[in-house]
Amino acid sequence: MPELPEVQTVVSNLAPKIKNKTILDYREFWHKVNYTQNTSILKKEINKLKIIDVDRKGKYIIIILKKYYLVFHLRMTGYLHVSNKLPKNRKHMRCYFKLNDSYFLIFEDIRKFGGFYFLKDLELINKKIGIDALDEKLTLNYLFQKTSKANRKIKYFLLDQKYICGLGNIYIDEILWDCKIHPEKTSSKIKKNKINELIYSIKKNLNKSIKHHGTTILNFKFDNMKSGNYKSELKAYGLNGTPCYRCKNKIIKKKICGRSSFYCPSCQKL
DNA sequence: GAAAGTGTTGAAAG
DNA sequence: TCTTTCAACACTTT
Repeated sequence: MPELPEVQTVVSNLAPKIKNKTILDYREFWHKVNYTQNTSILKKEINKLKIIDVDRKGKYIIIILKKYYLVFHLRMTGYLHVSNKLPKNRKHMRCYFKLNDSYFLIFEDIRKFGGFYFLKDLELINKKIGIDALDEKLTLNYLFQKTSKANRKIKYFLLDQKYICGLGNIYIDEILWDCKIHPEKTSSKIKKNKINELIYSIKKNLNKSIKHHGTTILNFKFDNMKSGNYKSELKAYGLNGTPCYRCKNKIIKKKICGRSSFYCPSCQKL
């Protein structure tokens, strides 16, 4: 269940395999997989769908076609990959694109939350989400202006993709542990210099995880069973009851913002 | 076996 | 308008 580093891992894996390929056919096995519900247009335009490049914004995978965009979101259990044969177990296969070199771009998804948008431009995506967590446009001035106005727990603020996009439950816990901010601290009460530390922790944690091909807690994989190994680097998430790496007090688990949250009550004070 | 949990998002409710 | 909860779904853990 991927956040920014996992999505980046998928994009890096995908790009060299599908760049400059042409889409020959599309098959759908779950009617909600195309969020835009314009499969008839997609099929009509199928001979125009040459793949130019693959990019990412937040957790969205952007496949740039000659005249269109295919924008995938993996949600919790999506698995987008390329193979020369279809999976043996097709129970969770939601759709595939047949490519001109006899390979398939396959989308599998256990929980059926994931899918794609078939779009003429990226307006719909861009108005939904804010600045990518690794974009250099994520500056102290931008973020402090937003945090100082929002009257909500910092964890909620960071989960909301309209401010910064790409962060999810795991990395938020890791980032907040790293810069010693309590997840329930009201965002408007965090001082400017602390927001600066927050930005530094965001970049540090995400870049480090990308080097490890992301984190696999349950079933994230990016290429034929390969999974990320950042899990061994985690300092807070899933570590309730174990001593904090900094102060040796116990990490606790608490439901915050409706999500399991892990933090050190001694390092991260309210 | 039944109930609660899982890394996301957006619609609905407060 | 802004913040929080819950439903979408299938599988694993308690």
